[in-house]
Amino acid sequence: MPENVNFLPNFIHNIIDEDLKDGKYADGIHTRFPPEPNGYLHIGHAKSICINFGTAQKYKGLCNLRFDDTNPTKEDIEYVDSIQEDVKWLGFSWDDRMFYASNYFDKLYDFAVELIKRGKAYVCDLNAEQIKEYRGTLTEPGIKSPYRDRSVEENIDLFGRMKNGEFADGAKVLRAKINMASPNITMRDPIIYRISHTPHHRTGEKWCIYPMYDFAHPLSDAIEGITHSICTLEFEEHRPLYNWLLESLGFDINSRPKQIEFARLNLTNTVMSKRKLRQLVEGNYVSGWDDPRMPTISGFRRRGYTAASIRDFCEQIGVAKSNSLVDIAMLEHCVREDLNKKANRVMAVLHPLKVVITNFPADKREDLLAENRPDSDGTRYVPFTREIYIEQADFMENAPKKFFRLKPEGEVRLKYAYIIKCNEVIKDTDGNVVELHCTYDPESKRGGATASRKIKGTLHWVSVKESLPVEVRLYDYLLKADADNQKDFITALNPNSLTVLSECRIEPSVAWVSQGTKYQFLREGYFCVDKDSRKEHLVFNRVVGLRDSWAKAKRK
RNA sequence: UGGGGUAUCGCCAAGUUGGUAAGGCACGGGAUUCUGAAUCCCGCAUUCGUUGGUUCGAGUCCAGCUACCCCAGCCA
Repeated sequence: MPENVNFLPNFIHNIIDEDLKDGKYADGIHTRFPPEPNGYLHIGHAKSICINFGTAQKYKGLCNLRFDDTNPTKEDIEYVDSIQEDVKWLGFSWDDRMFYASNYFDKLYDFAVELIKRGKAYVCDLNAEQIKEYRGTLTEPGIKSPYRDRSVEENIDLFGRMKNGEFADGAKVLRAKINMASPNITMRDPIIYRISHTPHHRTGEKWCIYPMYDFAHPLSDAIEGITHSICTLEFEEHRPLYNWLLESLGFDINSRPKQIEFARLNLTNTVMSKRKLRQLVEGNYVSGWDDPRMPTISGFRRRGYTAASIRDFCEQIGVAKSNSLVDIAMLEHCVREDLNKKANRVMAVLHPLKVVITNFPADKREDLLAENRPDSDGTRYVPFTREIYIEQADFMENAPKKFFRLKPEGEVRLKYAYIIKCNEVIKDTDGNVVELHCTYDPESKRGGATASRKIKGTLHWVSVKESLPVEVRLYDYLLKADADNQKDFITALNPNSLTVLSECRIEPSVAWVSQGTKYQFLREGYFCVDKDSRKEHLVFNRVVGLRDSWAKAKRK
């Protein structure tokens, strides 16, 4: 588990504090993260994971991982692996407490029988359409099912026969007997078991009836001794049912789980629903669930986000009940902050412009000492030669006053190296600048006689001869605007969300990097070695750019 | 005259029993800098959806409005 997390106050912790003060939950706080294995986890799940595991951690309690696998028609084993990987990667551990709702199918069946015995559940023969009709509407009460008053014996018999596969899918359901006139529609005799002759990824052919979420969830929580069942806002009106079930089955009000709801995460420029994410993958708008532009945990991981930065983000945004839309700049700030501390610096030129140092010997190579990070003592050598590349954007022929990079007759410092002066601009027949001829001040290297000359600009560079070719992938938001609520978000996709630069050059120290390694490319941003990267073909993803006050100044 | 929620700075979000509006992001200004990065200062709600009321005093209590979100799957 990640240590030294600073927990900001939130209403859930306030509730727990009150509970503790009242002497409840003396055995400790116990939460659970209950994903349905029907898709990949995204940043919204990360928030839930951090709340659940984080709350347990704060109160020195426990958090279980529980797969909510009560609907075999939608779920698949493929997802249970990725979910475990993602939770682990985020830095949390469920120890030996990984469960499945399907582990409890026998117990759940017994609970259902018990409910029938207590006169609180009945088998209903109405078909789906009829049940819908009988349910009433938002403004009109429902009508009681004609099967509502079957005897306990008949209900037990029928429910057993449902289990034994005597009926077709949809022929019968088991319903809780609550109140068809309740203004809360979930209390109008909700279905708690349905028939589905679908094999389950864990229980195989054993069952042909499956419990509904509303039935399985509170009871699974109770079985596991969960004290605080934290979920999202849309389950708020299910809470009376959650409590009704626990009460009807006799669970002690002082120790049984309490459901608490919080607002799910929304991010600007981001789609968050599983359906839409699936659409992006299946429509080949992205390369897969782990495409670095995807808001999935695997996407962020591949992009180069750190687990610590995502955890920090989840803490910073807070937990509340109001629907909100968090600016993605907040997330970007969190990665920058983390990577600034952790990432070694390296020089790479994304859009190369050749510079010839005319007074530097053609066959000479000088290895210059460079620190890996501003505050570390780790160093490396960077080769300097007569021909180097600088960034095209670092030279301007007709530069404004505030442009303190290279311009004709201007001087600039090369990071870790010398001060150079631009003497000549070489252009092609179309007038494009293709090469610069400069001279260097041999005494201007660090420690040299003229090293402390006041030069405003410092550029990153790379040796033409000694640098390595590298492919760099730049990412922009998948969505141009906040289109999560648009009916057809596909039309809002950003056509420029991916830019592949195949002509980049990088200093040779990086030759043997392994997948997932993160660097700061000096003055450019944070970059991460992609899984496509090979020794003979390096590939980096840009995690996020550096803050750029020059770009801001230019806009004005 | 269905029910359940939520409304505090551009975006998140603290505000315990009423005592006179935290913090982060973003933004603006300055210092510093061999990354126009980082760092460091400074600024950024006389006001808490709205209208009234109670009170010496209300974001916090009361009443009425308004806006937005969720609910009529044999999904979770």
